[in-house]
Amino acid sequence: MSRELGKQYNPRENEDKWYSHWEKEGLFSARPSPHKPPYCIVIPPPNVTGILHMGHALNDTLQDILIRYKKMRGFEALWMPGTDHAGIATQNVVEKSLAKEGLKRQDLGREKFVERVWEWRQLYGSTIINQLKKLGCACDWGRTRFTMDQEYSLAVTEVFVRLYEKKLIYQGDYIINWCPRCQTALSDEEASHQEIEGSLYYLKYPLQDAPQEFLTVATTRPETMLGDTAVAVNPKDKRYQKYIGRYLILPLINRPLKVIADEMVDMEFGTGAVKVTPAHDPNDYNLGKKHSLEFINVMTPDGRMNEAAQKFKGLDRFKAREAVIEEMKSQGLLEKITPHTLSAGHCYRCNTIVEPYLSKQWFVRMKPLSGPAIKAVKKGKVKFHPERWTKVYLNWMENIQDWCISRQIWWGHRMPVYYCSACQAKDPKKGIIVSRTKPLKCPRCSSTELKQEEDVLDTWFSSWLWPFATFYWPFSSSCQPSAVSLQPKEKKEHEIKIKERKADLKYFYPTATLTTASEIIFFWVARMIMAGFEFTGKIPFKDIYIHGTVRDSQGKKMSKSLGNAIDPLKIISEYGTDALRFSLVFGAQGQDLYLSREKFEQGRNFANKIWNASRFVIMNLGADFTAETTKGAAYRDLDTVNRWILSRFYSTLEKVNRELEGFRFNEAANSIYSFFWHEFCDWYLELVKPQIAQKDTRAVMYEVLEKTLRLIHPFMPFISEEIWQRLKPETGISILKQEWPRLEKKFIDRKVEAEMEELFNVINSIRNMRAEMEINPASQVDIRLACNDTKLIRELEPLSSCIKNLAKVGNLGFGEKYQAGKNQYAVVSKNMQIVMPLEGFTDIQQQIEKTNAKIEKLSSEIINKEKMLGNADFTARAPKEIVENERTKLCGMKEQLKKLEAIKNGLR
RNA sequence: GGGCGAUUAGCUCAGUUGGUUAGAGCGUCUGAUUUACAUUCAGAAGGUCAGGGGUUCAACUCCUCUAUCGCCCACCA
Repeated sequence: MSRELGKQYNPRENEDKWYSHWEKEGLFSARPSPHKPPYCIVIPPPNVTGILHMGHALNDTLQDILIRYKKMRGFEALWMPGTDHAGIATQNVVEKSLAKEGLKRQDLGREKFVERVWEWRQLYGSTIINQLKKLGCACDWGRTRFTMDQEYSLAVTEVFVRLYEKKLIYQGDYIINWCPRCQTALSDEEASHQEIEGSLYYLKYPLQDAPQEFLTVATTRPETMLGDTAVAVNPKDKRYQKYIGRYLILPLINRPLKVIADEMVDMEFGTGAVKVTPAHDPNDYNLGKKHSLEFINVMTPDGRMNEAAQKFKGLDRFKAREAVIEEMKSQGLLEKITPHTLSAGHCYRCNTIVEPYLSKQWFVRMKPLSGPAIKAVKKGKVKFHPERWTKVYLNWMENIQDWCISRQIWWGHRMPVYYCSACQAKDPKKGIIVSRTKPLKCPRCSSTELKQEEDVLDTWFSSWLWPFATFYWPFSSSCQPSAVSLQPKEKKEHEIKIKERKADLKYFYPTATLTTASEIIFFWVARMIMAGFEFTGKIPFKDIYIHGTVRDSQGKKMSKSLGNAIDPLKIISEYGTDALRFSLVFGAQGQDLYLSREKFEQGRNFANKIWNASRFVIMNLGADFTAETTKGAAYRDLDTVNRWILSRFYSTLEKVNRELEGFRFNEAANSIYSFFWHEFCDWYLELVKPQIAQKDTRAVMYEVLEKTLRLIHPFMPFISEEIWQRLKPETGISILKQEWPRLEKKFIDRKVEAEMEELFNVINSIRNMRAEMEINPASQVDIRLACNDTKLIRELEPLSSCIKNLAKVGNLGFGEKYQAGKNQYAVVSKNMQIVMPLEGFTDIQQQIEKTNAKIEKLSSEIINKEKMLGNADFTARAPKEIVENERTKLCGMKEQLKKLEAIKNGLR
């Protein structure tokens, strides 16, 4: 490959090329290896209908960083990819496309509709996968799983049956969250509560035995009054004592309602009297059970009023609300309406307000599952990063509610439940068969009239098995379809396959790290931990990294519906994948991420900087350099500058290691960024320019660049590969196959770093002087450095040429002491005075003022420091080093002050 | 009603267990272009670390209260 580099980095030319190279070389695949420790991440499976958004981009970049980092560190790192069938979401998408043809899913029927969804998946299911490839994800694609795969589905069935057999799954009539648009039940987590501005309606219900008297109730959902079967008051409420046990007449319906007493009624709220609608409110449901009330459902599944609503039948629930109010008003039974904000559940898929609705559903008893999952987190076997999410998790787990898992949709895992109509005819509670395979006949009555349950399972009921079901757990059933008819040879092969799969799970599971967004903790993370314990007896992962929510520059959550989303693919095509990735990671850790297009420029600029620095290095090595060219001499022969950059590299490496191990991605990115740009480029390369032909310098320059590219690689895989391929003097498949640089502490030399600090101070001060004095940038100045610390002078003298080159100095002199003199200008760098002849430069008054300001500031700092050191408590109680440190500091400051004063006098 | 987070330069944010004279990027201003990069380089201006109180020799950092903003959870009709 040619080593010539263009002037600008062009991501488009590189990305696809290197991605297919990695895939071709099999760099992403991982197999159990006796010689390597395992490291595994299972991807949070994106919806099969999904398109890559910034949330994915961030989440998957972080995982890719971990995977590439661990691969380089010598782990057998597996990133398990796949997609989620996303029941409701996918069904909605396909229904929308049907709607374009003027069809509803009912027009097709269940079987045809499900076929359509599979076709849809065939066509679009790989979109998101391809987009992850654009992002550079190092997933082991050969393992790609889908939650509706036949083998995955076997795991779902297995789990359902096991839980049912343990009596942890039950069916029953309860109030659940019903989405009238999707026409299915939702779990509590799927109904997201949002505040809405509503009203509180005060309705007057007349007494049966005294129709002129009324009891007023307050409600936010007046349409549900049609299903009222009681009115409740608090037994302690003096106002209502006399009504308890008497009857009211429900207006519009004329149903007698008993006034019941119950502690749970809040006397403060509304009128203190509550209408009770057991079929449409969870509290009222409980009251209904407790007081044996009638349950009257007044709505149809699509959110309209049913025949129980009598003349309101057919009206949409919100239209019915208006109609009911209108009617009550005309009958003089509406007392008042007051504004009221309430929080209402919204369907997390279509944002429709959910209706608390009484229906027969399937539930998982969660309490028995939560115990081990709570303990594991409390004991630190599973850790959240940042740690604060632990509390959120524990709080939810400790108050866990049963999980409604049945969905009245068609796309999903049909429940392995079969009904025997013969048995059910006798007793509806009987005749339920739960089985791994479809039973041929009823075990009780031998009837063959069996019907499978229509409902499908909640999508999360399959996702919660993801960390082990992706490894083909529970194995046993894998051979099922034709197991009986297998030939001996096939059978043997099959056994080997099973054995391999078991070894695979054993090696990679428990997985190492799970990376996800905080919204998913309840839906997925918590449930995976429970499933892990219940079905494998182990934790599913050790670390959970929760990243921030991606927001726009206004702080709004980025979403398609709000129209504020920045499309990551667009950023990729404009700025390149590496720029996108770097900018995302560069953002805050664990905090929410505010994004704007400008943020990505920073990533692009960094990529370009890497490109050009490398271009410079390659140019100077000569495009035909070899391993011989890049081989350096012994460390002891290196000069300060070269020793310094090695020291800084290894200091940076140490920091980056620590930061990555602690999931502080942004800090790691930051460390690499400032090392590369400000130390390697701004200082080192500038310093060595004059000596670039030296063999040792070339070797060090090469080595540091090559190793830095390895640090960059997990963050910016494409550009690091592209340059590395041109840089390598010997063959190698990929930078990803290189070892993560080993930390060589012997190269970290604080003394060299301190010397160089001093050099930088001097150069900065001279540059500063020149700018202040408006000296022609092209012209050289003569400088004398004055310092009574001869050791310092001895250290700096060999670096004279550096000062001359980087600060444009002609003659550079060293002197022990500064003597105030006319026509001299001087400043104080940390430990020395820098003296410049003043001839020809004007505006001395300004310099005097500046110097005065400095003196003033320094003086007050000295006073503070003296006070501090004068404090007996301080010297007595603070650690010795600190006190000593402060003393030296004070000395230095006093020196500085003296020098400044000398300068001031010199200026006069 | 509970819980969590945020509040540091004009903007976006760093600041690891308390211990230099509080940092970066963007933006602004000044200057630089045959010499790797203007997607650049050099320099400057800009902060009573939201406010009150406390602990400590020492607080941006720990505790407490208050304010503002945001998120999550909860059955208040």
